[in-house]
Amino acid sequence: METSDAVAALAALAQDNRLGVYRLLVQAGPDGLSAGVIAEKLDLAPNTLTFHFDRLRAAGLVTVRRDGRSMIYAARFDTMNTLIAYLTANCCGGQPEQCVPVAACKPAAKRTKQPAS
Amino acid sequence: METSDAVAALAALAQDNRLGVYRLLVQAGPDGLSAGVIAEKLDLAPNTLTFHFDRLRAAGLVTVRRDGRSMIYAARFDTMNTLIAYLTANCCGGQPEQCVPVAACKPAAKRTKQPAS
DNA sequence: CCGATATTTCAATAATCGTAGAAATATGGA
DNA sequence: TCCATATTTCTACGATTATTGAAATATCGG
Repeated sequence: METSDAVAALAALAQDNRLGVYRLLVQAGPDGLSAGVIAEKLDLAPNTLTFHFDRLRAAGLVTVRRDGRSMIYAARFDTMNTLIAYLTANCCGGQPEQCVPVAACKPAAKRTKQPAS
Repeated sequence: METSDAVAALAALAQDNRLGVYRLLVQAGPDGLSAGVIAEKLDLAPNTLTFHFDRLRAAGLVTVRRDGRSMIYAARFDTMNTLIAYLTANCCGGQPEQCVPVAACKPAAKRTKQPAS
């Protein structure tokens, strides 16, 4: 991942409404959500939402497909995971015991403490 | 983590120079780097760098301490890990097999163990 | 104290961003 | 075809952002 790609992805997420849209799509999973459903959930004007979708899509964070009159947007998990890898690349000069690692993309419900192995 | 905190962190990282600063600090680990060293590595004017440090610090992404005439900045890994958790919260509605998880803060790809000293 | 080094503060400016309104485009159904 | 629904395009505007230059502050060594 290039620096410019990472900046684009981060900038796309660095806004209240877009971050809200993205998180909804992350939770929705590969099936995605229609623009209309998102507009209603977040109480956003359709044209404003189009503006934000464009930025998310330009950053590679979402995909879009048409379904009848609706546009269905879905999160691109590969981009998120690449971005996380970029941000934490060569963490602590390769001695990661200095910074606690976290697992991305884990479920919310089954959040039990991992026993030390 | 509140949405506004996540937006602040993402906005702080969503800029070429700041992302460069942050990644240097991630790689430097807890010891951090002085403002002067970073200014030289990234070829940035000192006052411009101060502006960017302020934003990173306001977002909770770095800490700063004085060492003589130098200011030493260091990455805050807890914030990064919290941010990643926020972005991927309840991924795929709790069925994460649909999106490949990644481990944040892992060592560089090719690393040998520290020689005992 | 003085001079040098390291960094910050302040003020000004061009560029970019988020939102809203009005109009346009695309699809589906009667 | 006509109409309703769903979303996009275009235009404009206030707000925020990154950078620069000049001056100020803090620390160290002599």
